[in-house]
Amino acid sequence: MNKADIIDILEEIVVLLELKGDNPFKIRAYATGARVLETMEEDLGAIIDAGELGSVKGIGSALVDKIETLYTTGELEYYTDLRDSIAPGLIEMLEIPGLGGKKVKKIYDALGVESIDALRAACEAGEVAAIKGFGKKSEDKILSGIANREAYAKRHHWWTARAVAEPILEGLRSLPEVECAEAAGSLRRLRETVGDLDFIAASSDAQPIMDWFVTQVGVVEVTAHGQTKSSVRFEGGLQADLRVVPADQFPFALHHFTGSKDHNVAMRQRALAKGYSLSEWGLKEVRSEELKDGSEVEIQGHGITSEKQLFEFFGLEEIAPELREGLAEIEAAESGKLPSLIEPSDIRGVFHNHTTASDGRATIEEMAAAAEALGFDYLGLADHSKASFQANGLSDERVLKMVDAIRAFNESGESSVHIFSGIECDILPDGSLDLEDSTLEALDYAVMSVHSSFSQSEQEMTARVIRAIEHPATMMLGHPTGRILLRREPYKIDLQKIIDAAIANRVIIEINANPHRLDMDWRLWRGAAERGLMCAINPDAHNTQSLEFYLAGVNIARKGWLVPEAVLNTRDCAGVAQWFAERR
DNA sequence: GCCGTTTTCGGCCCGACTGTTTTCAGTCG
Repeated sequence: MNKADIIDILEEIVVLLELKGDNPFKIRAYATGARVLETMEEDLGAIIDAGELGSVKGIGSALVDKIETLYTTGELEYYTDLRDSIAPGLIEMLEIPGLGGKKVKKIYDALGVESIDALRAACEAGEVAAIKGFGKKSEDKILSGIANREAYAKRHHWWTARAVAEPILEGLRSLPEVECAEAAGSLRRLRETVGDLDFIAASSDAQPIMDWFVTQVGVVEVTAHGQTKSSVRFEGGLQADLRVVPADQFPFALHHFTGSKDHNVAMRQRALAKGYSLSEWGLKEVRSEELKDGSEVEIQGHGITSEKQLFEFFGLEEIAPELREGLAEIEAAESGKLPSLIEPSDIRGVFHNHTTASDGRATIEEMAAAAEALGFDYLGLADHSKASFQANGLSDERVLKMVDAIRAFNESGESSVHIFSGIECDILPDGSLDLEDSTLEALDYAVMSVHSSFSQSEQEMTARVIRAIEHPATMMLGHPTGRILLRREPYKIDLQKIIDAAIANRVIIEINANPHRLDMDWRLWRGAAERGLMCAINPDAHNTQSLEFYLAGVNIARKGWLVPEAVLNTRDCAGVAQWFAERR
């Protein structure tokens, strides 16, 4: 059994143990184990063969046994017994807001309810309200949760979440009671998708801010309306929390609610090691004698007025929010090894974009004008090749005509933006390319992408893409997993092998900056760039507005610890032309 | 179930809000 399947099983064990009401720390241990496997870059089989799994932090003897059993046999009695002891419908019930393992178990024990349908019927019959610890309000909340289950469980693309958050944030900042306000959470960490919005505001007068917040346009439900926290749900299911804190607590609250959870755990552990308890409210000195006699120690701000000072207090460089994922950023900040991340202003142009020649909506002239308005020096146009029939892909003959059209445009002096002529050439199912070598040679550069036969085995797909990477005309690999966020899973492919092949053949892998793709994933970039992989940020724009997607690509590059030197788009026009020329 | 500069037991990040209760458990982030 491979690593991904083992992670799935560990995560399922977590849910099953929650439903059994097992020891929460034991549950956390399984969750930690799954996360450790997930972030482990080395090959699991190699670690097991070397007998080193037990020395990985977070994996103890019990997990070593279970993981090794799963790896070698694909089965685990502990897991199957656990699974067989719990009705599958109970797992679904956890998706209902306000229902956790303990309440689901209580309902099941009292009423024998083991499906969402049965739960709805029990609520409608008033049976749930009769259970000790539940009441009419719980019942109504469960019914509304069932009715809106799909919308509530949904995550949202960062780009759309930001569009909802921006007017709220501007509104907050314009309120007279608000000293400062910020959006926190996964939105601030620039995650590819966002579950809900978190706003933090500093003020000494919370009530009017809370009242303003819960009455905003688009709010369909108020789920909390307290002194320090309010929660609302917008049309479409996006939930938003607002927390109002005194100004001296603002940096602590902002840091806490920016997260991630893993980052916070690591920061608190670091604080404890230095004798402080860190919370969203401030710092508390921890002295063992005082803890023993139960006396309270006052929470203090220690003069900290910004996140930067908070990090400095613990001997750390300021860690950008997008790096706070609990992936060794604290260790890097401690030793001064945080990267000087790429900035949007470093981007001089973009490479993978479409025109009316294939399935784009804008002409060469219109795309160039839009690129000029964004301040770009150059623009790469890479329309589809003929195998992408549905996208009006270009034949060899039409590609050559496009090359001529682009040359004419550049020579016309119409624009300050230089156009590089490219192509998004299909990688055919056997790994061969969709255009003649002579056609590819007539272009400035070529992006190769998979658009068909997504269901090949991992072996076939990996071999297919590596064959394309090894073709001398290949300069960039487009959206390497084909994923569509929240809609289509990535196709099966061994990305570590793809990265190795790309490095060996001096092929760039793109960050497809379309907010629905963001592929290759940020989690892989840090390790890949350290090994020498070069990146290009490619908006894959099909109209003029979508060129702006490059900003989402920069977000992902930053999450992937990339510095300007690792990204082709930071070079000037001559530098890019030189890079293309050297690759020929 | 994991871990150890208080190391084989005892703690594990910490607090607000809700709904139920009448002092607190459960959920959430």
